[in-house]
Amino acid sequence: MVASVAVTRGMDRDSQAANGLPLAEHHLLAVLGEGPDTGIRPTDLAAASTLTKSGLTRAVDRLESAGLIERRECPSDGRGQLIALTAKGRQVLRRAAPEFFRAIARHFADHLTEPEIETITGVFERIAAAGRA
Amino acid sequence: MVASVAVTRGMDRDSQAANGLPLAEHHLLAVLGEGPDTGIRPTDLAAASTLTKSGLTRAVDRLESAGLIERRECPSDGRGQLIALTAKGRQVLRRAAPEFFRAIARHFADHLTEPEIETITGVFERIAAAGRA
DNA sequence: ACGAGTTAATTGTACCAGCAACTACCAGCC
DNA sequence: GGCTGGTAGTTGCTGGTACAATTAACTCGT
Repeated sequence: MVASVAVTRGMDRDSQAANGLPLAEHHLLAVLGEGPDTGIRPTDLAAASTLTKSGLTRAVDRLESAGLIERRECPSDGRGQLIALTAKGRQVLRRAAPEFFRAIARHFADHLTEPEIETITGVFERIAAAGRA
Repeated sequence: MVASVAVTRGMDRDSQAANGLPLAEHHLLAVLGEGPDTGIRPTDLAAASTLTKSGLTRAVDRLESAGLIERRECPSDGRGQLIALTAKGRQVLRRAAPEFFRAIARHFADHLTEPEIETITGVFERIAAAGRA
């Protein structure tokens, strides 16, 4: 718990310093950047992030006001929507990426050996998957 | 990030269900339980927990109102104080401990093999120490 | 084709956390 | 001894998050 908070807080500071975005919101952009260009459903985005659905709604509100993402209608489900990066959002993400990876290194990866990283990656994926179930 | 949030949220739910205390507050009791009976300085307690100094002040307020801990004057520093468990706090902690360990197993340890646990314990300790520096 | 039950997303509310500013106290130096 | 710089803990304030209840739309059985 202490370690995870230390990493999260350090990353959050760096993220804010780099592009003014809290870590959670930067992470949303990153997830969107890896997804299809058509966008991602809010529920899926919440599951891939650290937010609940309600938290996601507010975060999307903020990012939309900032012009970094947009809500599109979902063609296959009238209730739903698709969240997608705008051109500006894509640009912000690309610009911030190098510093973001450096921050990961500084706060986390640099403390680990190569085999430790492999072990931990597997463990974290298993736990995240279990949390989703 | 996703994995750590999953574990933390799961543990928090279980902690609240078990003794009505949020995970962060239960954790404070646990840290106090492992420390000397004379108590721990707030600054040290904050460093050993997931809270900042200001967050710790409020958490201590709540736990003190609940009668689980008490603030004592610090003999060696007139500004400072010593936070210590009350008898009631010790009792609550002892009663909740078994379920707390089961929760750790359920949400975290059961997903890992024995060597993975050893690796991760070392890594987390290193990172927590780096965060303290 | 219609209704019951389910799921997607939002909103009202309450709470918790952090930052920055503040007060009180300590320590070291002249 | 008194002054200067630093440390311990608290408080005003703001913002973010979750929970629970709500609205709208989908799905399946008949």
